[in-house]
Amino acid sequence: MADARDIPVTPSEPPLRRGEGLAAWRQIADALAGEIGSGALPAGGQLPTEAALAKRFGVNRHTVRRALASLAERGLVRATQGRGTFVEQAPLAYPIGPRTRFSETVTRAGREAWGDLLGARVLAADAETAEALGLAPGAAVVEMLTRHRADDTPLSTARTSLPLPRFAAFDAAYARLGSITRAFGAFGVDDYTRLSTRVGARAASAEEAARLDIAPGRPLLTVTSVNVDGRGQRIQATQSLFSADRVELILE
Amino acid sequence: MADARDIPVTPSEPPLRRGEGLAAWRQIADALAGEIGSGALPAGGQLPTEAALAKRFGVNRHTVRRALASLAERGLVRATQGRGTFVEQAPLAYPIGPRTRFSETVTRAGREAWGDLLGARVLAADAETAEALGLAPGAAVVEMLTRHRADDTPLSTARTSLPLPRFAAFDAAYARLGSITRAFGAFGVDDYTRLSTRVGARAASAEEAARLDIAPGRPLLTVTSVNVDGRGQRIQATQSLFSADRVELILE
DNA sequence: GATGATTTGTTCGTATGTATC
DNA sequence: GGATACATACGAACAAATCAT
Repeated sequence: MADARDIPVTPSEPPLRRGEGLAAWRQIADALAGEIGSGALPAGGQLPTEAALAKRFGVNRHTVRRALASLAERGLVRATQGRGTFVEQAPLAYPIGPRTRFSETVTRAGREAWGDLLGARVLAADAETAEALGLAPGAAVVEMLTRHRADDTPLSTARTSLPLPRFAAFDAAYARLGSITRAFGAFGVDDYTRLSTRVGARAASAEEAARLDIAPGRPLLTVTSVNVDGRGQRIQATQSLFSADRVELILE
Repeated sequence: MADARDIPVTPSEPPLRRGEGLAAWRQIADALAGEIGSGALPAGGQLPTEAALAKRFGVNRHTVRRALASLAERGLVRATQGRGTFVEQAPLAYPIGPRTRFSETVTRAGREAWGDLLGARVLAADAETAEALGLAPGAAVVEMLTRHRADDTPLSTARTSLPLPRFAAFDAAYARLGSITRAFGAFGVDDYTRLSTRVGARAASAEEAARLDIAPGRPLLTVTSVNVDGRGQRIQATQSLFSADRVELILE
C-alpha cells in the first residue's frame, strides 16, 4: 500500500561516502543534526521511523539506531518505545546571578513556574552544610527536597537546608506557596542574595533522572549555592541539579 | 592452551535472570560496576576481553558490548581498539574561577598554565559567530582550536573566533605565547572583559574526549562567551569545553 | 476494554575492517 | 606478518510500549 511515509523526505539524498574512514552512522547523525539545526526538523517534531531512515540512507536499521543514539546522547532527540523519536526543545536560558529568582526567570520566559515539595525533614546538619550556613556542626536544620517546573516540565531538582529554629515549618510554607522567594516572604525575609555559587556537571542517576523525567545518564548541571538575607545572615544552602538538556545557565 | 583468562573471575557466577523485565546487558553492567566499585577490578586494570565476558555470562558478545558501552557512558571504563577495555582512574577535581583569566587562575593555584594551538584557519563566519561578534554574515574570521593545560593535565579545549583583518595571524601569536591574554597584548589589547557567558553541560564526543584525554561520553561543561576590548568592541567569541571531571566553575 | 498495527528495544548470528602488540 | 581485540555493518527475530480502531 502506498503511504506518505514512503516518499523520501529529501528528493535527492546525497549518498553516504563509504570506505573513507568516516563511519556511516556518523554521517547519518551529522545529516540529521544539520536538519535539526536548520529547523527542517522542528523542535517537538517527530523524526521518520528507524525503518524509514534506514531506507532513506540505504543502511541497516542498526546503523540508523547507532546514529540516533549519538543524537540522543547529545540531547538533540529523544526516543520513546512504541511512539517514535522526537526532536528535543532548545534549552531555556536561565540567568544565574546574585539576585536571580527561579520563578521570575521562568515567568519572564512566558511559562508558568511552580516548585513541588517532594519531601522534608529536620536533621542535624552534616559538616558541609553546617559550614555553608555558618552553623556549629550538628546544629538542627530543615532540609527540603524540591522539584521546579516550567509548564509541567521539570527543569531542576534541589536539596535545600535552612537553619532552625528561625525557619521552623518552612517546608509547609514552601508547599503552600510553591516558591522559595514567597516562602521567605512569609518568614519576613523580603530580600536575599547569592553569596557563593559553584557549577559542575555530571550524569544523572536513576533516581535523579526519575525526578526530572529524563533518561538516566543524561547530563546535569550541579549548582551549589549559599544565600544570605539583607543583613548578611546565611539563610539557605542549596544543591540544585538542572537538566542540561532543558536549561542553559546565563552568567551575569 | 590453558590461559589465565579462561579462569572465571568469580568462581560461582550467579546466572542472569532472564525474562523478568531486566535486560541481560543491564545485569552484566551492574555486575561489572559492582566489581569496579568494590575494587575487585582495580583502577587502571584491564577487564577481561569481550569474548571472555560473553563466555562468563553466557551471552552473545553484542550483549557484553552493550553493557560495556553503558559503563563507558558512566565513565567507569574506557575501551581502546586493539588493546582492550580498562577501568578508569578516579577523577581529579580542579577548581577554576569564571571571572579571571585562565592563565592567571592556574598560575595562582601554583600550577603551570599553557595553551596549545591545535589548529587554525581563516573562514567565513557562520551565522551564530557573526552575530556574537557583531559582524555581517559571512565576514572573515580567524578560528583557532586550542587546548588548555595545567601541569600537563588538559582542563579544557576551545574553539575561538576573532574578526579579521584586525587579528590577522593571531594564531601565530597564540602558538608562540600560549595564552589569549598575552596574544591580545601583542595586538595592542591590554584589557578585555567578558560580555556574556552561557554555561551548559553535555557528554564528550570521541574527538573532544581525545583532545581532553578523557573517555568519550564523560561530562563536559560548555562555556560560550564573548569578550570585548576596553572600548567595548567585540573581539573574541569562544566555545570552551571543560572536563567536568577536572573542573568546577566557581561564580563569585 | 480488546485487538491489531506501528514503532522502538533487545538479542543472536555473521562478516569484515582496523588498530595494537 | 600474524594474532588479538575492538569498530562497524548487515540480517533476522521477537519483545515491549503506544496508539488507533
